[in-house]
Amino acid sequence: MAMPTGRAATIIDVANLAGVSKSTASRVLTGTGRVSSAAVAVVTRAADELHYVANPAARALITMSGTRVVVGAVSPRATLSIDAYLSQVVSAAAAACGPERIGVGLQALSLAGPDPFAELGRDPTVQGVVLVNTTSSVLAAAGRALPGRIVSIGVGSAAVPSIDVDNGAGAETIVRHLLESGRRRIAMVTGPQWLPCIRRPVTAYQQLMRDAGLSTRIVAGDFTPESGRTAAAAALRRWPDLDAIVAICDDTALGVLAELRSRGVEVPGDVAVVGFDDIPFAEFAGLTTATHPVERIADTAARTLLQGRTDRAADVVFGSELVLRQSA
Amino acid sequence: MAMPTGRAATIIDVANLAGVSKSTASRVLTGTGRVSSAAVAVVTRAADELHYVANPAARALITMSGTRVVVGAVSPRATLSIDAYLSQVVSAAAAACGPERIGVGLQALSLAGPDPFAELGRDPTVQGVVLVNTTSSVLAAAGRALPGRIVSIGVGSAAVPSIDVDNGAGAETIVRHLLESGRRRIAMVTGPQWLPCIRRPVTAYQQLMRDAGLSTRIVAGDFTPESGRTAAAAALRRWPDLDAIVAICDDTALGVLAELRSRGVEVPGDVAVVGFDDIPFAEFAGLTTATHPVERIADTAARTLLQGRTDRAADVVFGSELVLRQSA
DNA sequence: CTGAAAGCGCTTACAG
DNA sequence: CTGAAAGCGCTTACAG
Repeated sequence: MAMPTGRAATIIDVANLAGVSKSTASRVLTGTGRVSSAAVAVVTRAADELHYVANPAARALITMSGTRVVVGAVSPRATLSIDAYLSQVVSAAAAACGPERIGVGLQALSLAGPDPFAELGRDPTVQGVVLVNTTSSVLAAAGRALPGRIVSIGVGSAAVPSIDVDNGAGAETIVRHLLESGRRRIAMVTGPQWLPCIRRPVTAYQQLMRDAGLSTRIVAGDFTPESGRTAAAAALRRWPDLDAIVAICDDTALGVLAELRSRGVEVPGDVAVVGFDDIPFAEFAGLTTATHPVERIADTAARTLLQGRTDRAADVVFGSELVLRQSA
Repeated sequence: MAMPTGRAATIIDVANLAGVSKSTASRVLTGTGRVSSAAVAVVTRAADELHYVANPAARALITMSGTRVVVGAVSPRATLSIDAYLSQVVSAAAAACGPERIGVGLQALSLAGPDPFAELGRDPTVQGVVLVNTTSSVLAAAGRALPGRIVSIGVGSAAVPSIDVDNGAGAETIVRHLLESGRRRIAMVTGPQWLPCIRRPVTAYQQLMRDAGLSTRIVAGDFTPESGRTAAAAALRRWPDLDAIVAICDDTALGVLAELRSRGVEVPGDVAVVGFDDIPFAEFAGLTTATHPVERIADTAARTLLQGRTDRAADVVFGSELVLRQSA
């Protein structure tokens, strides 16, 4: 018979319809313990008919598993500024957790106050934590407070698996492309110094330039378009013979592009410009860049937490691919 | 004394420390029923000391309230494309629900398959649903399946409160500004036709132009920069004497800007351009626009659901303010 | 392989 | 105003 609408089926409804005890129904549904194939058949059929899905609140209570995954954004200050990147991570995680009926939280992890991980570790509703923009010094505390319940989108550690894009290899591909197309006086605009994961592209750039017998030219940026504008101006002043600028992210590269355009510098004629991330706007702006699969990364991070397997084998590195457009 | 780390304080810990029964502790903590001020003092103190927060899973089980808020994105197709706007809504909701230890889900509400609201309505883990990009026809089913548990960021109905920006008034301010600065041949680039909430700016524009005795010039767009480019080209072809273009969103306005620039049309000299939303990139591009407080809207929507008060009085309209920059 | 029972942490009638 | 008891929906030892 049809179930009464307005009320979800419980395991007792399923057990009654199947003609077994709720213990047996539970065993079939969770797939644990020994059960006869007859029981499996009849319970499965009843559960299907009633559209039964276990109530996660009840399950969480008994198994001490969580009801939510928290995206923890490490930030130097107490206030949380939600940028496009962080939003994308949260949304992708929320989409991934939906079918399990697990929700996603977003929390600033302030380095200023008391250890933010202690509280998360004690919270039984927290199935796991996705660390974003972490620093090496944070990692130790995180791994200790949330053993087996934490992954990092960024640098990892022995206790915290890392799930991230291989931005070192991405930068390598970019610089190699510039060298192959004849560029020699290549500058790089970096990101915030405190973020360890962005050192990889810088290192890759330095290595490649050194190998080619060329000098490195580094200007500081902070991920914003404004910093790209400033950095481009500074670079041109310092190295008037510049023939390429690589920015560590597309936002900054768009700033570089705007500054060059306003100065009448031809792109890519005089100076080639390359970004990183392949944000939606990059295609429109004709910006050559390398991909950064943020959605897939966040999806994988969330699923890892859902499955509860966060040992070292959980490390995942996503490749970055060059996307050739007009700017280089 | 300090609580044992590794285990969250339960209401029994609080009751013991306070020297009362857990019934009394619960009454104090939930703020229901009669309690002596002495009990309030001692329980509050104990809860503070132990950093007690009720386990939402247990509470959900007994009160039949949910453990998560679901952002439901109405989409014509089955696949969910997560754009910047939707991401922002999800993230802001996640940040708002965090302190209550409620998670956020993200789900595509496909118009193609079976009624997606029936399942959400039956799901006891769903505290409420935030509807995004809804259509009038969806509203009826939503209100019926989730009475008192749904709000809409967009159009609302008698059963579904609307929490949104006043984009009609925003458009009015924009057009008025153009008229006051001497523009007369003003075109508007619209958004996707199926989205009812974007008809308000169109209507406002038509009204104001009619009142001023001017003809309206409307071109279709779809929120993308590419459509802005195409629309600008079409508009210039059709009305070569154009002196202003209003786009329904900043992304599209940036496309308009790019097309005008590539044709050597001076902005704002020949043609003024105005967007809507005030996305981060607008400031960088010098785009005049009107604000769209997405974070505050989503925050309010989530809080409304958390408080469980979704009667008609829950309607909230956020103002939109003109931001004057170089483009108009 | 199965069922009856205990218990997760909480709230809320029910007596006092 | 307070406490003892019941019960939300589930899982998991414990007997059989």
